[in-house]
Amino acid sequence: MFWHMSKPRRSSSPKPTEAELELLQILWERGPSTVREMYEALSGDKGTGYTTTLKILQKMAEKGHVIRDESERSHVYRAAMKAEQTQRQLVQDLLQRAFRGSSASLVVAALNEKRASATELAEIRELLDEMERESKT
Amino acid sequence: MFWHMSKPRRSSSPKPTEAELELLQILWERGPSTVREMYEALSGDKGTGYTTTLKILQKMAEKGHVIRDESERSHVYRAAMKAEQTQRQLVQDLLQRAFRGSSASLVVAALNEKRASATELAEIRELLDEMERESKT
DNA sequence: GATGGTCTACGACAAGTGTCGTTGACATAT
DNA sequence: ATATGTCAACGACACTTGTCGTAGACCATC
Repeated sequence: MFWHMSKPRRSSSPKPTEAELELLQILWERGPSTVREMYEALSGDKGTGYTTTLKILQKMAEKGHVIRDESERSHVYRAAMKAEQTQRQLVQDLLQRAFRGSSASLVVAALNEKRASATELAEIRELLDEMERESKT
Repeated sequence: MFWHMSKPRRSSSPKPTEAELELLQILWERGPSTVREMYEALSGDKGTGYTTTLKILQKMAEKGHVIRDESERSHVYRAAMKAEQTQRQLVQDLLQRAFRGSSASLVVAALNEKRASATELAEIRELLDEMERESKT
């Protein structure tokens, strides 16, 4: 019989891995791109080969993290989700896994980690005001 | 020769994995604990076996994420770092990998993700004031 | 139409992770 | 003192991830 299958095989969107996230960031910045374009976009940072980038993108297409347009010889990839959606998902995950769901702790950690600019601080203040206004209803 | 070693083998603290973080959270809540205690603390949530928990803790001891007291027959484990330190490290990592270093974006995502309580919002406001005061120096 | 470049696809591989079974040491109760 | 239970250690295993090499399709240009 077949218990020890343990992992229920998560079908939908199982959180992008490290390398996948790196490629997603490039797609979010550049918009739809070919493998070569992405490869060159990161070849400064990493010493990794062309086929590596290709393979990861193929995996991502299977998983549904990116969408592939095969109409041209050089396939064009685009991110399946907007940056904000994926970021939300990642924050949600970290919140659960490391902060027991306390978003305030996470915010404090983030602000302590890297000092935000004055405009950014103002933006956050704005958001706080808005939230308090809403909660008063 | 030895390039293609790629990963520079991070010796100190290579970011706790999923299962490791789960155990760390238990240690942070309960304080120093035995394997059995931790196993029972999560056996509600997961269907995972005792030896699994043991093995992961042994790996964590090797990596230095936990410190093991072997003076009793049932070894007692305690977290090597405070929750805040590890959380900071994780936030730093996510910041780089998914938010291009913009802590403001992360804060916005966190607050949108899960509405914080009024007291928590006040706490954040406090922190903002403090940061602005400092930056005026 | 042969040559060289560019692309996708496929397979291999090492390392890491999570999972468990088994074993041998030790303790406890009968 | 024998049987029962608990514990740490070790090895095995499947699966994922990141990495690459090679092969086969396609397209130039000579």
